[in-house]
Amino acid sequence: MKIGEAAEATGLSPKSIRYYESLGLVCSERQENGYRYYSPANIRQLTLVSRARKVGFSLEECRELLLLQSDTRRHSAAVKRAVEHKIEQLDEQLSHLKAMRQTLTELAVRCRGDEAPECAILQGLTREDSGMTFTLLEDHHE
Amino acid sequence: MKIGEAAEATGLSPKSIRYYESLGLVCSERQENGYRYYSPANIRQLTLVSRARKVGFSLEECRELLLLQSDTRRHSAAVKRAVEHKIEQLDEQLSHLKAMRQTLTELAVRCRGDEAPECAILQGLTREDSGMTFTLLEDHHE
DNA sequence: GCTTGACCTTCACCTTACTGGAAGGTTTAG
DNA sequence: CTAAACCTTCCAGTAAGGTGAAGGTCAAGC
Repeated sequence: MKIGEAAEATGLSPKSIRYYESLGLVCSERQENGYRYYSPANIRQLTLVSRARKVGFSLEECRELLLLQSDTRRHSAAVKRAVEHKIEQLDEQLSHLKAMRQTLTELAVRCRGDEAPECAILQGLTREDSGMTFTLLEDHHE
Repeated sequence: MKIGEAAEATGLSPKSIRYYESLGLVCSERQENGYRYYSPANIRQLTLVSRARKVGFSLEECRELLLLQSDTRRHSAAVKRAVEHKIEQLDEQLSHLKAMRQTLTELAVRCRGDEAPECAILQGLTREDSGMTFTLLEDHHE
């Protein structure tokens, strides 16, 4: 398969595929004319990356998954651990977003939302004694 | 107030405050010695940015909020609209994350998680007929 | 008086995951 | 034969939000 076909088959762009190769994630063979050639095994690797990205794995995490994929002696427990860890990360992000949403709705309900200039939202975002919590959870770097 | 005090008061770093100034978000006066001087009004602006960031507003959105804050004739309805729009964006992000989490848990439950190499997760992330949905929702650019 | 820490400036660099475009070689359809 | 549609490499830029380093000034405490 040429790169365009591989892209078609995996839902990635040719650019992304070359980029992954430049990172050493998914290598390819070369044909005589210099074109990249993708074997079924390569396609499986690209599919893994494509799908893993869609459920929240970073490219570096995909690198780990590719190692697990290629290691025929790995324990399925190792893969499951990786997925469960990712679920925990998603849960952290979810609770972070929920907390932000909660703060915003608390601000919004106190705002008249009319033509007057007084605004409980701006007061809440400005005053020392707003009584709101603006807890910044640790960074979630993704 | 000097920049370090302003940073202390708002929970921002001096670097961030200078960065915001470079973007034209929050300007400052200068003392004779060249040091930045922050008035109470400046501190309110920085507080607004600091808190708005924590509930999910981008710096460009903070710029809009600062305009609303400084416009004494604005309608509180305008502020409320901005907040409600942000809540909708958070909801989109939340549903995206929930969908990813759902897919991951579906994969995980099918995996034995034992010492055998066969792994339903890797199969699901690799095979054409995995039956899993890897729908990528539109980008949520934040 | 001297050191230390906080401040000043500017420029450059970091992260992540690509994408755009130039300049050129190849292959395929008509 | 030619033109479109591939492919190649490489360099640069994007987003967003900063941080780091280099080199210089200012103010306060011992």
